[in-house]
Amino acid sequence: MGIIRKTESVGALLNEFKNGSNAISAITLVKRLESKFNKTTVYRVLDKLEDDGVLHSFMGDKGIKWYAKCDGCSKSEHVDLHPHFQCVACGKIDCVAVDVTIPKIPNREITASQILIQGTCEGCTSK
Amino acid sequence: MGIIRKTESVGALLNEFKNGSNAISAITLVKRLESKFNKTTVYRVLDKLEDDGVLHSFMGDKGIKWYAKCDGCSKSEHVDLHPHFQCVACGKIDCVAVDVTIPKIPNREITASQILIQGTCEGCTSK
DNA sequence: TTTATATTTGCAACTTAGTTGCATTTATAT
DNA sequence: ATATAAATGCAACTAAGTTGCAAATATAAA
Ligand SMILES: [Mn+2]
Ligand SMILES: [Mn+2]
Ligand SMILES: [Zn+2]
Ligand SMILES: [Zn+2]
Repeated sequence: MGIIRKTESVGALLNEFKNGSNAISAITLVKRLESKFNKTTVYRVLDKLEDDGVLHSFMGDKGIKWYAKCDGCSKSEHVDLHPHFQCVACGKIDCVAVDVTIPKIPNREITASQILIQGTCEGCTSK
Repeated sequence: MGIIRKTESVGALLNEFKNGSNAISAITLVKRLESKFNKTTVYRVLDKLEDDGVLHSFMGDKGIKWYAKCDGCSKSEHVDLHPHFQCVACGKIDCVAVDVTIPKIPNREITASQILIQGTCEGCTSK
C-alpha cells in the first residue's frame, strides 16, 4: 500500500531525489536522514513511494538496494524500465535511458530484465 | 587465492555442479552440505573455486549470491560472461548463452554488464 | 614411514542490511 | 474539538555472509 499522508519523512525523502537521475542506496538514505528519522521509517516510506510509482528500486552489485526516481510511472503501472550504470571507481549508479534488446530464449517466456552496466563514469575517467 | 588441496569439501561442492548448467544459491549449498561441512567452509571453498575459474558468481534478484559452472575460464581469465535467467514462478536460475548487445553510453566507458532476465521457465509455463 | 609445515576446517562471535511487533504519536476528516 | 486510521520510533529480530583463532589434515620433505 502506498503513501496516504504527506508527512515530514515523505517530504524529506522526495527532497533527496528532487534533482538528478542519480540512484541512491537505501543505506545511504538511512544514514543521511538518521538524525531526523528512524531507519524503519525510511525503509517503509521508500517501499510506499515505490508502490506509488514515484520511485523504483533495484539491486546493486553488492546485493544492496538502490532507489531512483520514476518517470511516467503510476500506482497502477511501472513503465519506466531501463538499465543502470554503476561506476566501478566511485560506486555511483545512474539510470540510463538506453534500449537493450533481449533475444528470445527457447522454452522460456521473458517478462522482464534487470541490467546493471559497469564501467567508469565521466568524472572518474578524466582522473 | 584458489584451491591448493583437493579436500572432501572441494569434492562435495564440485559434485553439486557436475550436471546441468543450473545455478545454485550459496545458501542452498550451505543447507545441502550443512551435515558434513560448516557454512564458513562452504563460503570459503566457493570463493576459491571462483578464483580458479571453475565457478562464477552473481547476485540474484533478492540480493543473494548464486554460483554456476564456468565454461572455458581459468585462474587468469574469466571469459564465460553471459546473462542469467530466473524463473519468477519456481525461482530457479540458469546460465543462458545468448548475446546481448549493450549500446555505448555517452561519457561512460563500459567494461562489463550483469544481466538478469526474468520470466517463466519451461516447467512452470506448462502448468 | 615419520616429520614438518602450510592449508583447511569448525566454531563462536560478529557484521550489515533489512524486517517485525507493538505502543505511542500525528495527520486528516468529520 | 474529536475520532480514527496511518505513520512513527524503538527494540528486538532475521538472514546472509565474514572474521579470528585454535585444532585438524593434506602434502611434501627427510
Ligand atoms: Mn532507474
Ligand atoms: Mn552463469
Ligand atoms: Zn565514477
Ligand atoms: Zn520455473
